[in-house]
Amino acid sequence: MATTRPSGQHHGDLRNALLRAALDLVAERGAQGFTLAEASRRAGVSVAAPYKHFADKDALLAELARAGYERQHDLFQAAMAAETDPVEQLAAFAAAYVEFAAESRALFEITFSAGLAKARYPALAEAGDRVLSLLRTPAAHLVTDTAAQDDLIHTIGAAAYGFAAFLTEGIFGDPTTSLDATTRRARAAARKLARPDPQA
Amino acid sequence: MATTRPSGQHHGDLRNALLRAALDLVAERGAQGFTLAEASRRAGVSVAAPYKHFADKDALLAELARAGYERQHDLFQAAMAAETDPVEQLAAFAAAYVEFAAESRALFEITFSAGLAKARYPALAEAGDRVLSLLRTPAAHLVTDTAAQDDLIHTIGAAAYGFAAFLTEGIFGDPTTSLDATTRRARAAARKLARPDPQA
DNA sequence: GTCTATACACAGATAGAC
DNA sequence: GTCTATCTGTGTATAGAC
Repeated sequence: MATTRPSGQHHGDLRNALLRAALDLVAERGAQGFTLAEASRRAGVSVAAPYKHFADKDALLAELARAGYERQHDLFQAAMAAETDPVEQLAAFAAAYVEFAAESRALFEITFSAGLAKARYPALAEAGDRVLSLLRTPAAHLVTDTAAQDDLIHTIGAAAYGFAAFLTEGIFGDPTTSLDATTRRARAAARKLARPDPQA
Repeated sequence: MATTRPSGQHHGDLRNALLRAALDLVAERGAQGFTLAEASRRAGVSVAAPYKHFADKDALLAELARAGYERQHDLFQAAMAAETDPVEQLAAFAAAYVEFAAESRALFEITFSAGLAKARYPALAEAGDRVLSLLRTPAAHLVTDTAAQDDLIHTIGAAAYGFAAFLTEGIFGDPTTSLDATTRRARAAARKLARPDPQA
């Protein structure tokens, strides 16, 4: 049987245990407060053990970021699929982004700050691009010019991020109690920003 | 004469030298990358010297944040004073916030992440409140309900922050070359968000 | 007001045993 | 795959001399 642990093989899946511990740590102390040593302690292994699963500290964080982008992709895709009007699709994205930030504070923080590391981890850049590309279709329905589409995508993205960041930083008050109001505000703001300019 | 330095009194103003060194450090490595030890090295003093000027590391950061809020207040007040229409005043604020972030990356980062420390440093909370209060007047010209004013202020603030953060994180490309386009976008976005809802 | 010296804690990473 | 042991680097902060 494989249920016995001859000591020296504590985990069936240390890799995932470390990823989960790291996520908790980031949620508690922020992305910078994460250390491989502390994650090891929480997973119940020595500080040397992680190096059999990750090249170094950054590699573990990059893997978390990649998973975060994939989760975003699935969530946003589902939220947008529930709408047919392109303006409402972009509004749904903004609301979903705020919800993601509230529900997965750590992943939200890691994915945003992972921009710098994209050069070293191609899989990361690709996963991030897939998320952004979700906005392309609705944007194309609203404006024809490619530059104008980029403009719209960036505007919606920046606004959604602003709401998400204010929420998680507690600027709107306690994050759990202000979540509903914030998603509503983000959705309303995205609508105004995506709607064809009334006086242009 | 006071021009000689009897060794043991290197600086006429070590306090300010440390603040400046800290600012450079944050600009290079982020708010978390700042250390008192490195700031001391750059100022050319021992690691013990700062403790005659600041209680600890956090006190130095809090002082920087306070100065950052004051700078914001002056900049935003001036930008808004150039406009008379309340919608344009809020738009001017958003543009000025993006410019501040680009021009003072370190202060931008410190002031935003300083939220947590406000409890320990009352002067900080006060300086931050003064900045936010600048938006109250134009908001009051646009909506009567206090809750609606808060809503508007938060919406404009979140959107402006989103543009500023995307710019400094390089999401729009190189920050220096994309600054102009970003201030324009932030201004346009704030206008749409502040304008009375066309179908409400 | 600044220095030297020091105590203390903690991180990242590797070598070699099992 | 995991452990123990270790090296190395770095930061915070204090004590006491000048």
